[in-house]
Amino acid sequence: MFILQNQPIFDTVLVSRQIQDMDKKYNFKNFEENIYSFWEKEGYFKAKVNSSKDPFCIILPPPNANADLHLGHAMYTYEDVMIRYHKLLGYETLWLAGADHAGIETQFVYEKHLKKQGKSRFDFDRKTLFSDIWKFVMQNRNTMENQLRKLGFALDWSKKKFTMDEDIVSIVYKTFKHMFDDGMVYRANRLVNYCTSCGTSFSDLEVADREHTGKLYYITYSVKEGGSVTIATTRPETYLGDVAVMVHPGDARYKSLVGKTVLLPITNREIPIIADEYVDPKFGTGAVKVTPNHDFNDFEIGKKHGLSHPPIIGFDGHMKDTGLEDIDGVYVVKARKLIVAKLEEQGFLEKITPHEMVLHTCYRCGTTLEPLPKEQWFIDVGPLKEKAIEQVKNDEIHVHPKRFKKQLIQILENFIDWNVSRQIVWGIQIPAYKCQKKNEWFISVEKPKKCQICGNCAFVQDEDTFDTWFSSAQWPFATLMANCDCDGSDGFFDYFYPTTVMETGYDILRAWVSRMIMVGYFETKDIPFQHIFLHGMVRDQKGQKMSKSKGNVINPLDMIQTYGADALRAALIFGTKEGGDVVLSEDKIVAMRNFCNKVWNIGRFIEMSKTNVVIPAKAGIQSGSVPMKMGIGVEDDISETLKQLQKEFGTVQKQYHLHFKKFEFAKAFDLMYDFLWHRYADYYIEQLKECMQNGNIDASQYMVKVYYSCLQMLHPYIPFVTEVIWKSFHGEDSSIMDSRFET
RNA sequence: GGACGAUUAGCUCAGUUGGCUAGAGCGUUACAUUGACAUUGUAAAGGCCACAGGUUCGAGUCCUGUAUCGUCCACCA
Repeated sequence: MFILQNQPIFDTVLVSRQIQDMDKKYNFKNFEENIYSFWEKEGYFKAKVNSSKDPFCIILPPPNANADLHLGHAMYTYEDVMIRYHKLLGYETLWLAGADHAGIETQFVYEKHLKKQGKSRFDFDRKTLFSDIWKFVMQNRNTMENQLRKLGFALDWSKKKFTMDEDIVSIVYKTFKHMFDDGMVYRANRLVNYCTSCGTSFSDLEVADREHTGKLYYITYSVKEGGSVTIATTRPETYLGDVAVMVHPGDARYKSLVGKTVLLPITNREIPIIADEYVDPKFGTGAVKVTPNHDFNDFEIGKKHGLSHPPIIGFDGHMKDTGLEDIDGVYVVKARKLIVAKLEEQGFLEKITPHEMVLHTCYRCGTTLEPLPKEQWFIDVGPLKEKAIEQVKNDEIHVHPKRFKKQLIQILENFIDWNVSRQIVWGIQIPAYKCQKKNEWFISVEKPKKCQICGNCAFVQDEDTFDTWFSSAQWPFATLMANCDCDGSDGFFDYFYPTTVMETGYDILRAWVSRMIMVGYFETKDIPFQHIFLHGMVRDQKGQKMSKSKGNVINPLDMIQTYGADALRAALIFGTKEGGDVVLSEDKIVAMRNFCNKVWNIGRFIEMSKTNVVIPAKAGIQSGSVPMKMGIGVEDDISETLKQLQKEFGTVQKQYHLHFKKFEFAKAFDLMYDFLWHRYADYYIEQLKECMQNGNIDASQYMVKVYYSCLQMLHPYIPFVTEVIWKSFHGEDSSIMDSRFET
């Protein structure tokens, strides 16, 4: 809520004051809050099944309910633009609000919160921690939702959903069960990216890569049958978990060694020398160690050759079962140093060379991720992605801007099986239960009363929670389903699904959009949305991403407070290219604030000159002109000017709607900016000023008509100021949202 | 290594099927001040549109190549 210093809170009656009282400046602070409550109270955002209208539906990408809004969220202005435009076009519009529990993100934020109090999550039991986070999230959610209101978003709050609402969770469970029943869900002991600091696994998408100059260690293993072989590795500490030394089958240097046995340094454990084409003879020495439990590639090799050895690194990041007493229990980073020293001391270390490599780190805390074997739930995306690729390729789902289509297809093609288990508390607990007698799993949507495998054991539920994206992937259909009558007989779902547009940032094309298509089709046998519109990232004047550490963050709420929501919204769209990154500066917001003021003052001028004329009910140029009293020209000049305006405005209207058809929202806005300010105001008003003020009916009424149209066309972008002006002209009970574009 | 962007005025960016005497915002300069708006108006300065070729009557726009920057993806221990 705005804090108005020493100002009375205006009520809605005062919102539409007489134009005579119109300030010289448009003071958004006097209006925005009241206008929004008026819209909300009068139900302008509420959608319902309306068979006489076509539906237009967008599901809001649910913001994380763990922090304030940032400028990325303000980019959802594009959705508001589409919604409001289609409303004025006569569609039944639904923009469904929601919030995401944002599993790991939220837990991470909360843990930071705890840390400030000198606590950690391990100080709480699961239940307490969960309920504490729940409270934290509910508070944040409320704040976040009010911030969306401040942006003026025409969201249907009556249908808002949270990813952890009971009905949503139930739908998420059903989907998982369907997948399980279809054999697409499997539990496997596989290597996962595990953050020993966060204590959870991640999917491959949550891994951050970091360039790093590391070291390549050359370690010499002695061959039992005589001689030795030197391997090169970046991770010497894992040699204790080796199962083989591997060379290329065509490598002449090692041909004689294949099939022989090597003794691991110090422990003297025996492992075979094997040959596989996977090895690049040019790299290192051409011989490589194979450690299946601690390297993704080695895991595959181990499986292929039937070789295994127990893991030597635990989930706490400490060494274990290495066969060396002084190494067990030591943290990996330290263990590396100890082991290298040992190897060197005993003459096994040939040399160390610098090596450019990529470190896989936790995208949250930066810790180097440890590939560790863990039983997890996986979703086989093979069958899902095929259909999705087809839908995108065949334009069943349209991608805007077009260039992202290729990228999306590539993303889908590269999708690998999805690890959906997370070892964190904050999330939707996986509805998988393990029979204690047979050690088998079953999935149940409802809390099971008895074991569905053996019937009488004390089955246990998996403690893991779903990857946040598993629930997010179902958002379009889940939110609509959860808003249906219990039996779905209201036709709500069928009316709005598939949704019309999915609008989001291009950065989550992979994590979110692609998965929505796959899971959406799986569950509904239909596309989740007809169009994808992607917006760019917000950057500062130097083109850098905004981040707190760089100190270049523009807080959207501060900007709204200072310049008004309309100005911020317009600044995000004006002069940009669809899908391109947006460079935002305070200067630009000021410029847009000035534009809002211009729109306002044109209204003020019209109202002031209107007091001199009587405007007939029906607008339009009439053949019989009222003779002028005086002015800048003769009658012919005036009608000539009006004709010119009519022609020009006709073109503008045509282009405006064409831009919308092509999802070129910025162009439509730029067009209106230019037309209203530099043509309508700077040129036409100046040309017709005197005759309008002197009561020329033709001129006045046509200028008013064009102005009203412009207000409508601008309303999707700057909804507040256009509504305030509209009310001034049409009465306090009226709304521009009730008006329709002329056809 | 693969894919996709970007490169235009001092700065940040538009420029849709080739017709541009290349635009906007901010900044700069000059003039205008009580009647819609100084959160203004009029005017001005400022660009071999990254570079090199090509297609064309004509290229910022299309094609080829190069350079620099950026994003995504795949990555060898």
